[in-house]
Amino acid sequence: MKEEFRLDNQLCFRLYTASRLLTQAYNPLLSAHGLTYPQYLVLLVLWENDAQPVNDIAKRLCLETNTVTPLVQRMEKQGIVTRAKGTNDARQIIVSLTDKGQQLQTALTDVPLAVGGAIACKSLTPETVPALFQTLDDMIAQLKKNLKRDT
Amino acid sequence: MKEEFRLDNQLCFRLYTASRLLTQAYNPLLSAHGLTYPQYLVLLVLWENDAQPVNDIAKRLCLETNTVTPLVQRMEKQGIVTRAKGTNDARQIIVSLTDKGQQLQTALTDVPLAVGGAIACKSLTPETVPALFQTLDDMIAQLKKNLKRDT
DNA sequence: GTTATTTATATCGTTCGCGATACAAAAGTA
DNA sequence: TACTTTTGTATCGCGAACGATATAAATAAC
Repeated sequence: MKEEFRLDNQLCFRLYTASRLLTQAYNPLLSAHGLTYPQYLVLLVLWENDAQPVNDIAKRLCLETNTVTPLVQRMEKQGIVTRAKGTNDARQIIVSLTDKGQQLQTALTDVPLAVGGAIACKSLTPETVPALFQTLDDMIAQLKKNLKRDT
Repeated sequence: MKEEFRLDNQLCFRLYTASRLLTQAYNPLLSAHGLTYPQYLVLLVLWENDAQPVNDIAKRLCLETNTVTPLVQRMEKQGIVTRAKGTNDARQIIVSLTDKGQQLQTALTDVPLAVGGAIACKSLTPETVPALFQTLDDMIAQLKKNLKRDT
């Protein structure tokens, strides 16, 4: 049995598990407001910059538009966002927050702190987190470059 | 705009993105053999210990059995594993590798190295990886504890 | 100005991932 | 033994993710 095949040596499995479990920690907090985690991410993007085309949202979240389109359509049905044809470019669909979407920012104020509590452990300190962020950002940049190259 | 809502301050988004992109790096290598990444994870588990009940596989991968059951059913259809009723406990379904499943280990020998190449970056060195693994393992353990508690 | 190419979004099909639920086998209890 | 509870697996439904494909609008090429 090759050492590289051991599950305990897999970086990807760790990321995959950490990502899923951390998302699960968000779930009760978000579903109380009828949201899923990817929908919450779209909200984060729009709270930073309202009225963006689908493509910009997808790029910001490193998702394909065929993932974001139905996601945003569901959010439109819930009255969280509106979708309108772009004026400059008629191909674009501009996604904007409704009042309800804006107000969710207030309703979800406690979410970051609550999730922070669920994840708090001795390996995550103000000293270690920046290095962790740096490593993940570096990995993500590297993967983006390599994945794009194969297209 | 609260600082905690900024996408660039989100650990979960980084993990989510890194996990997805790294899985995408596996994809061409795995799909060449008709496999998906979660199916590859099941293989890793069975290569370590053949003939395990669905529940043990699910626990090892931190997945629910209702995720693993259809996953393994698809692998059975492909002739990679067999599913047989347990002898001690008639409720269990024991999942075992077929010859084809065993041989995939040889066919996929180069996968870990190839993925390692796609992810190689200056933040991932023999010095930093152990700390990264430790942090992720610590986070995962913490999340498991907290998620279980809410049940 | 017409044609070819690219770009932005959408639709379709398949696989995950998981909450909710169902059901039979096993274990515990009266 | 009869009854209750727990456990292992499966089914159902829904929301991601994403490859493949379609379509219209914008851009480039000629």
